[in-house]
Amino acid sequence: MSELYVKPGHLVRRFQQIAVAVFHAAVEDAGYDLTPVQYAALAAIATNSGLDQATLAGLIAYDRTTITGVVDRLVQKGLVARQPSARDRRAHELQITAAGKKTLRGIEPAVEAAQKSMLRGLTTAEGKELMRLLGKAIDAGNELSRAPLREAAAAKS
Amino acid sequence: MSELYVKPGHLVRRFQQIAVAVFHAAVEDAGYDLTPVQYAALAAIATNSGLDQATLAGLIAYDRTTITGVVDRLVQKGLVARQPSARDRRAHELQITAAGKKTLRGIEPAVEAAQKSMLRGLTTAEGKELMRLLGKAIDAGNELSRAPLREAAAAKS
DNA sequence: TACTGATAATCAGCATACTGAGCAATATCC
DNA sequence: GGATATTGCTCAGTATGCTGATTATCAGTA
Repeated sequence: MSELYVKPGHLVRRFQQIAVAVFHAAVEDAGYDLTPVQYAALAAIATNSGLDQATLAGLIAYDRTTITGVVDRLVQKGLVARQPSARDRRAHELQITAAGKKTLRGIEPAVEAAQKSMLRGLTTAEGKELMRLLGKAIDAGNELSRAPLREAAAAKS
Repeated sequence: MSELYVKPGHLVRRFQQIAVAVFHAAVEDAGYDLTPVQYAALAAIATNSGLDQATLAGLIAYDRTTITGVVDRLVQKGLVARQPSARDRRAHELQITAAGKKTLRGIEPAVEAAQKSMLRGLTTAEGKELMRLLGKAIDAGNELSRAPLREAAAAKS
């Protein structure tokens, strides 16, 4: 396995690189200015209104430190509102704004198109299989990164 | 496809995140301090001695701008030597140093172990299939990123 | 040879990602 | 109830990655 080109680490990095480029291109074509990270955060906030930043980080598997800056930029763009929590004065509750909802609705087709586009070259069956294998590998390695995926405390029964 | 968890973009990001964490852990355990990017660059320089930075970027599919900083750090660690090219006064030729060769030899087992570890949870067959699918998707999307993979001008016949 | 276009490298600037440290507030245990 | 541990958030610092611009050099051509 000494050749770089057959190492899983290299292959994932490349695919991720392409995925991000495809995402940016599709979103920009649609007239929006959101990064993949910002989109994921915005979508998660829309679905789990009032959540705090730590919960948000767990839901989309981001590092807590990174979330601070991402939310900063979403707030600055007027898509998200951040206010101190009544329950826990350490926490900030996040809510999507009307502008945020509008952006989210408008950007959805571009996001879907990007997801399809990054699988170009694969048949439908291959694309599904790729996602299944990625999901399986991720499940096994979830705890290995500093930012593992966590379910929302109150979101599931 | 509205759920984040079934989007290829999200899955790749997660897997990459885990892959990098696994790499760092394995390399650190072995007593080395090299990032995945630095390792890939070092290995490419070892194999293609005297190459310039643009060629290096193409070989490992990095952005040229990023390479500058990566090589800076490799030079600072004493693993790579950078000197002006005689053929082209714009270019810098890169060579691995004795320390670089020693590091590369010593780090190899940890890198191999990391590659295996990031596929934990998959059977051998599944691991191979994942790599095949990633490779196929990457081939189809190579030109979509700013840093596509390029073969070395003189490396292949 | 002068002009034009392309190329190698770097820089400024922005946005992830991470480590490690710190502060404030909450939870827990005795 | 008070010490202790934990948690939510932020910050400083480092390393990718990218966009866009600039400088120096090279290559091809009129």
